Amino acid sequence: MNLYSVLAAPIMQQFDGLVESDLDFAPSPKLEVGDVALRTFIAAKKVGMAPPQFAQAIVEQVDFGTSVIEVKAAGPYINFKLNRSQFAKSIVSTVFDQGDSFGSSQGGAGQTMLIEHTSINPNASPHVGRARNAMYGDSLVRLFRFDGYDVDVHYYVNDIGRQIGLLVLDTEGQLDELTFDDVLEAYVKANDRANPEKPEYDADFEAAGYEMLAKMEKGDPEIAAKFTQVTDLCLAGQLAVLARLGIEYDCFDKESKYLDDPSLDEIVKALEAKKAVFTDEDNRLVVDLSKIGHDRDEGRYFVLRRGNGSSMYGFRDLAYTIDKMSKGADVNLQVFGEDHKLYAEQLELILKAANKPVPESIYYAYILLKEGKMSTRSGEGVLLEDFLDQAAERAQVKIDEQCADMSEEERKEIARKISISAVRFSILRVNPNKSVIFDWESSLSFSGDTGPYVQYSTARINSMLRKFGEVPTEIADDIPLTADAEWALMAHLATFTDVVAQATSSRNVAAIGVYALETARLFTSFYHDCPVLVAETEELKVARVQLCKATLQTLTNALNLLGIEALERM
RNA sequence: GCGCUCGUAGCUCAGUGGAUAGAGCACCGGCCUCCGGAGCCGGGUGUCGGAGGUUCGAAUCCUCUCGAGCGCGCCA
Repeated sequence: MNLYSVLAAPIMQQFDGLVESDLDFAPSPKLEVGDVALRTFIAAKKVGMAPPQFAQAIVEQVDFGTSVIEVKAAGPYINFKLNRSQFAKSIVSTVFDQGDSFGSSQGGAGQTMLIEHTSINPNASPHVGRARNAMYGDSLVRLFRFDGYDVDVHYYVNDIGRQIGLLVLDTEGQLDELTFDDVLEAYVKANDRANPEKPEYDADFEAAGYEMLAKMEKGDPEIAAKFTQVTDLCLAGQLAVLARLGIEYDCFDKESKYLDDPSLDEIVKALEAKKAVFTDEDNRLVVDLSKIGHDRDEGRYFVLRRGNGSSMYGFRDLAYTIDKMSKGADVNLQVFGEDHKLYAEQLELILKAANKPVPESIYYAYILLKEGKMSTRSGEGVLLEDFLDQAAERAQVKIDEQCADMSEEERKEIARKISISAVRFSILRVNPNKSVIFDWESSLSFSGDTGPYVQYSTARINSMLRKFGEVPTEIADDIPLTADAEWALMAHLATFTDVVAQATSSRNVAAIGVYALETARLFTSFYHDCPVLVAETEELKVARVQLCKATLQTLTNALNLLGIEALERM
C-alpha cells in the first residue's frame, strides 16, 4: 500500500522518461495546503523544464481520476487534496489483511541472521550501560525476525580469565550454597585481595589466582569443572535479570572452547606470509597491523600471546569469530560498546588478511549519569536490577490506585509490563551512536515521550473495542473517514512499512520508538477530535472503530519490535 | 598528540538535500453532566557549537575550527 504510487502512475504516463523514484512525494507541510505534496525538482530536471513550469504542466495536463479532489501548484511544489475515503479503505483493509505482520516487507524471507550481543563478564551483574547492548541487540533480533529472517542469537560467555580464577579460588568448597549475589560479593573481596593498591592485598592469593588460570588453560579437568560451576552460576544470575526484560538467547558460546583452536594457526600463518607478525623482545607474539592496512601509529600493534605463551582475549575472539562466520548466515551482526571500535577494526584487519569473512559491528555509545553526588562517569554505576525494581515500584503505586477493581495478581502483572516498557523505551528511543544521559526521574516517568504513554493508547483502544464488540472486517467503499485528524492518523499508519524497512537496513531501532510515539500522539488527537462510540451515525461509528482497530494493530506491532507489550488495561 | 562519535529550545531528544526546524519535560492559561485526564487544546523559547565551501536550495554533504564522550602493546 503506497499512497504515492497512485499519484505517480498518471504523471509517468503523461511524461516520458520518468521513473517513480524521480517523483519526490511527501506529506504537505500543512493540511490546509494539501494532503500530499510533490517536489518537482528532480523530475523537472529530467524532462528539461524549470520546476515551477513543470509543476504547472502537471496540474494542467495530468488526469488523476477519482483519487484526487484538487491539485494546485505552489511554485516548484504541487499540493494534492486526496479522495481521503478511497485511500482510507485501502489503508485500513491493508492493516486488517496483514494483521500481526503489518509493517513487514518480508525482505529477509528465506534468509538467516546470526547476532551476538551482551556478553557480560560473569563476575558482574548487568548494569544499565551494558543493558543498552542487550536491549538493542534484542530489538534487532525482533526487527529481523519480523522481516522474515531466521535469527540465531548468540551469547559469548567469557568463562576464562583472571577474574574467574580469583573467584574459583575465593569460593572454593562453598559453591554449592552460594547465590549469584554471594558470588558478586565474593568477587569484590577477591579482587581487592589481588590488588596491590588495596590494604587487603595478598600476594600469595594473587599468584594462586594466576596459577589457577594457567591450570585451567592447560586443560586440568578438575579445575575446569570448578570454572564451569562458577561461570554457570553467574550466567544464570545474569540471564535471570535480562529475562525480566524479555531478552533471551539461543546459543551460549564459551570462550574456553577457543583456547587452542586450529584456526588460530591458520591466522598466524597468513600473517607470517605478509610479514605482519613477530615475536618481540619479551617473547610476545605481536601483529603489526601497519603491514595489513592500518594507517597510523596508534593501535598499530595487537598482541596475540603473552610472553608466557598464554593467549590474549583478542586471539581467542578471532577463533570465535571464524567459528561464528563458518555457520554461513546471510547477515552476521555483533553489538559492541563504542569502546570496542578500534578493537573490532583490528580484528577485522587480521581476518581480512587471513582471507576470512568479517561480521558487521554495531556500536552504541555509553550511558552517562547526570552529574550528581554518587555518579561514576558511566551508566555502569546503576544496576539494571535496581532500575527495574524502582520502575516496577512506581508503576505499582499508580496501578493500585487506578485499577483498584482488579486482583492483586493482575495489578502486579500490569505494573511489571509498564515498568519494562518505561525502561526499554527510555533507552531504545535514543539513537545508538549518541550517548544517553541517564536520569532516574525522566527514565522512570510515565508521561510524555514514554513507553507507558504509547501503552496507554493501546489500553484505551482496547477499552473501546470491548464496549463495541465484534468489529466488522469488511470496509465500506465509501468509508466516511475524511476529517483532518482521521487523515493524519491514517496517512501515518500507511508509512509504517517504510519506517520498519528503513530501521532494519540502518540497524536503527530508535526509529521504531519515534514512530510509535507519533502514532500514539496522532491517535489521541483523533480521539479527542472525533467521537467514536458516540459518533453521529452508525456508519461513522463503524468506520472510526475500524480505524481504532487498525491503529491498535500498528501500535502492537511497533511495540513488539521494541520488546514492549500492548495492554488491555492499565 | 592521533583516530572514531556526538554538538539542534533552559533540560532530554526527533529531524541524514526541499516550503515557516519539531516533540517531551519544566513554566502559564483553558478542558472530565461524551467513548479511560498516564490525556487534549492554547501560550514562547532557537547565532541548528563557530567559520568557510558545494547546491536553485544545507541542521543534513565537504573542509577547517572549538567543545564533549570513547579509544590508542601483554584487561576482557
